[in-house]
Order: sequence, then structure tokens, then C-alpha cells
Amino acid sequence: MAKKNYELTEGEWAIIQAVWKNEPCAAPTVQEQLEDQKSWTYSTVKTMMDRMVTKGLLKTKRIRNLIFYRSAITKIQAQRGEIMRAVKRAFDGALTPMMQFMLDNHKLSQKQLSELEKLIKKKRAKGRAAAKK
Amino acid sequence: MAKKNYELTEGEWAIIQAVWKNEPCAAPTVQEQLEDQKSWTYSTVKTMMDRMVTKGLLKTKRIRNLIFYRSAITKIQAQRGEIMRAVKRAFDGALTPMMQFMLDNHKLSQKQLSELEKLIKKKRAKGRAAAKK
DNA sequence: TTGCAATCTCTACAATTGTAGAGTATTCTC
DNA sequence: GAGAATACTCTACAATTGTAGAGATTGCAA
Repeated sequence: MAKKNYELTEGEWAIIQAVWKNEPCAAPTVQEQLEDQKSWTYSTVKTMMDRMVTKGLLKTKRIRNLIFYRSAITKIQAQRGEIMRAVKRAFDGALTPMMQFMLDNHKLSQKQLSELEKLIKKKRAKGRAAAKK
Repeated sequence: MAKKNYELTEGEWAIIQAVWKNEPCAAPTVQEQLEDQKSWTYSTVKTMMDRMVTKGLLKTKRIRNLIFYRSAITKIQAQRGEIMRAVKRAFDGALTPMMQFMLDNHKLSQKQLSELEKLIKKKRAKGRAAAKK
């Protein structure tokens, strides 16, 4: 199947982050985790988590009368989704312009810039190597 | 005032893009513009546009009995908002990791890479020049 | 001047998202 | 075994977003 583009809501992000950090974990754990960030009651957290199960973002396993949750998608997938979303809406789906925009519009320190430069060099080298053989 | 972070919905993006392209323009124009992309009726478009006025995304001027719309935020602002949103949710607000992710996870061509590299070099040079004086 | 066409206004409705209370079931403790 | 604590289920509600119909206005054409 074509890999789906996951777009999480604000709330879903908060929850899945907590799940990634603790999985497998029960709903009360997640609620406590988020307690100071969001001040959601247990009910709220549980409802959201169950909705996320329906959507295929989390999955559950019941052990006796406790329900354990784990993520059904990886952080990478979710991050990718978030980026795809931005690039699709705001940059016509074109990645390079988006990166250019970031370089231009968000002041990065010299250090950050040089780090990125290094990274790009490495990528390019790898690309060339692959092309040669 | 602190500059707000604009987060547009899917529909709002479609509309404001059409407005940017045609402003000042009336609602029927926008509706026609979007006709094949989205198949929204006039009513739908008008409703969304008026809501966007309320939100401060568009503004209007009535001339006789026609209402003309223009954008109240720039494309840059909207793009920035979209990026901030992604970086906040998916990368803890840290821009460099997000850029690294993009480099790693989305295959860019050699050409794109070298373009980015050039851009970064320029940035760095400019930064250094500024630091010196 | 009468009517049609274009535009606007008002109202509505379903799905999603954030939010949570009330009640039920299970388990632990004394 | 009764009460307290813990976790779960069910139901609900308001705001936002996508969606649009029905009716009111107004300006132009015949």
C-alpha cells in the first residue's frame, strides 16, 4: 500500500510523544507524563488515546483488565508527515524552496550553518559515490 | 505587539493563495479560480472568506454593493507560520534538526544539494562579514 | 418597468477536536 | 468482605472546519 501521510493534531502530538517515551504504557501513565504540560484530566487523555487507536495511530493490548498502549507509527513517520504537510500547503510541494526559506527567514548561527554545510557535503559525496559504481 | 504565528487550515490556504494571486478581488473570482482544484460552491467559498476576515486573515472593502477582498497577511508570514508549526510540534522547536531531517529523509538531487550548499556558503560569508565590523 | 442574473446574507448541518463528568468494574487492603 | 483506590466505559458538549441551500438585493437589459 502507498505509505500514508500522517497528520497529527496538536493534542495527538503531545500524546504520542508521551507514548513513544514510555511504551508500552497505560493511559494513566500518559496522563501523568503530560500533567504539567497540558492539564488534561484522565478522561480527556483516555478519550484521545482511544480515538487515536481508531485512527491507527496507537494500538492496544489488554492484559487482564489493564490496557497497554503502544505507538502504531514511528516518530520518523510522524515527523515526515508534518513536513510533508507544510511543504504541500505552503511551498507547492517543493522541498528545496522550503529549505531555502528556512535558511533565509530564520536566523541560524554560524555554527548551525556550518553543521548543515558539513551534512550537505557528506550527502553529496555519498550521492556521487553511488552514481559512480 | 508580538508577531503572531498564523496557522491556516487546508481550506484557508487554498483561498488565500487565490487571493494573493488576484487581490483585490471579489468572492466570485476566487470561487472561479479554485473551481477545478476544489469544487466548492460560491456559498462555500464566501463563507470561508468571511470567516477569514473575522480571523484577520483577509480584509474587505465594499465598493457600492460589491465586496473586495485582500490578504491581511503576506505569503511569507503564512509560510513562516506553517514552518513554525511543524518545527514546534515535530522537532521541539529546533530548526536545525528539522533541516537535518529533511536532508536525510527526502532524497534531494545532486543539483538541489549543491544549490543549498551554495546558499549556505553565502549565508555564512554574510554572517562573518557582519561579525567583523 | 419588469424580470433575469449576479451577488450577498443568513442559517444549518455533519465531522473533528478538545474537554470532561458520571457511573461501573476491579482490585487491594485491613 | 467492605471500603477505598484505580482504571475503564459511556455519554456529552462547545468550537472549529468543510460544506451548502434558500432567500434577499440590486443592477442591467429588453
